[in-house]
Amino acid sequence: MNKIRVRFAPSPTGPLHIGGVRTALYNYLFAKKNNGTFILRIEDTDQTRFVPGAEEYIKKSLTWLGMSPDEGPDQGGEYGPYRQSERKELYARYAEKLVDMGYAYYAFDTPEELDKWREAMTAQGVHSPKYDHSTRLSMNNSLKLGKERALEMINAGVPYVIRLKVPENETIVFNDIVRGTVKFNSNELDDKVILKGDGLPTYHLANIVDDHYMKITHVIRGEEWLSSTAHHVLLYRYLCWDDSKPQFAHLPLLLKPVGKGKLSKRDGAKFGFPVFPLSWNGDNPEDNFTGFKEFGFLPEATINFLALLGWNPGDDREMFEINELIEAFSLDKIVKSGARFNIEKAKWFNQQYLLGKTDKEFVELILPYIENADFEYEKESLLKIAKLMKPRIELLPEIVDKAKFFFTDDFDFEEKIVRKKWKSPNNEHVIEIRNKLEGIENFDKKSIETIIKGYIENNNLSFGNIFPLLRVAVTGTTKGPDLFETMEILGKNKVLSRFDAAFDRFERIVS
RNA sequence: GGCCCGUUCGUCUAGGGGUUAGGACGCCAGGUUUUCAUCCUGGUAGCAGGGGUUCAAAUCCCCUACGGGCUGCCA
Repeated sequence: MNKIRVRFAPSPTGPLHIGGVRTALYNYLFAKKNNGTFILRIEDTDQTRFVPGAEEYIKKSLTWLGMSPDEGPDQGGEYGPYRQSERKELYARYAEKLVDMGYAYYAFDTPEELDKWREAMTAQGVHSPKYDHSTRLSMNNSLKLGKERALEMINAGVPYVIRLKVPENETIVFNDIVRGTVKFNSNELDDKVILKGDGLPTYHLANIVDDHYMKITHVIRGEEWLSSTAHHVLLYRYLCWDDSKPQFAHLPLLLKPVGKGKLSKRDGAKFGFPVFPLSWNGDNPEDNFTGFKEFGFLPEATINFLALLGWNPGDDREMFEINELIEAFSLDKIVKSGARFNIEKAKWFNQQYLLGKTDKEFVELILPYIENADFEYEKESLLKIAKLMKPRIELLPEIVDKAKFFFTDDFDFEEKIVRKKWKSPNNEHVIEIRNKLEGIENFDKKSIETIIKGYIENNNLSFGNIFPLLRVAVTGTTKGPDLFETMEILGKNKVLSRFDAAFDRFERIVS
């Protein structure tokens, strides 16, 4: 068997959608699993939709996720160039060849004329007018005009496109790895433009030519391409490339978390979760998107989550590092139906990976957020804080709010609990505890625990009446990590001053 | 509208003629804890509907419904 070669072929029209990321992932996994080659090909044949920076964004995204291509615009390779705009002549040559062989023809209908034509047909009750076997002879093309006349026009500079001449009454059959045998009646297929007026190919031609030249063995792409695969099959046949035709695998689409339709870039803003791997700033404010990375997702969690959205290993395992995914991956376990995008599961994965980090690794992960919040810290206490906070964080940025009290006195108090519990004799006891704490020589968690627990027990007090007040006094909140350890990290002076400030505020709250 | 693809707990999925229809997220309850989180235990909830075929259907076939995609000189 030939060496497996797959490509991820995005067009640089904006940030890479998370569905595209999954397509890239499946291509990558399949390539690595089979000791194959993972190729990045930039499909920039639509100059009107070209967005500067999009290609860079795509590469950065792949890098962040650890899926660097083996061949591509940056890596080079034997089959370059890997940007379609740099391969223009190749496509034109094959388009002409198809015309010569009678499998394609020149068409002179302008976009405006086609618009009007479609409009008129629709007015007559035709639902979706097609440029196909039934209409092509009434259009402005070399089939109707004759080749000679067409050539004259072309020589005279009349703009033209080249369209594929789809045969009549033929069943086009192909096999899809995910869906099995798929059939189309050629009469349903339109005469697709394969070479545009600007001399660049459309997706259909460029794709087939490049896949052939790049020796692609498997085309793994989104389901939105299933319908046009019949055209592609025709192209392979006409170009006499049937022998090297790749196998197809069409992936189910990612759907909106609620409601109808596939996941769109607007859903991110709408539901408050990322639909792009990295943040992106477009020309308009509504084209600004926060990425998985900036939301605080780890790349390994993002990958694990995405991998299981439309694929499963065939057993109950769910946690997969990338190398484990490679090991377990196979195309025949890809699911057929679309998957709703559910961010809750993604968060769970992220937490699992966070839990798996060492305290030191966790420090490195939260450090940027700590610094960005202008928190002051000491290296040693950061490690202790990391240990305490790790199981309490789902997304990295949460560290700022949840660990705030370790770094600054500027936090809010949970007033409700103060109102409820800051009264005699609780308040006198809390003040007494503060004073006992002051007497501790060695302010470590053990001593603190002994003092506090001893006091509560000796006075027959209820933990529920005293502890929340201690907590709120020191951290502002009733939730959080071990109080004794928190106090140790804060240090005696800080703890005492927090108590003193808190007592004043408590009085003001209850009065 | 036409064509193509699909439909198992709320969500992601396993299961492909005989299963108490399994797992995970979420949710709920209990345990652990000074609280929260983690962790542990348990629970909740599903084969879209209708016809066939068969001794037996979630599983095979047909129809309907619903969902998705395509229907551009976009990819």
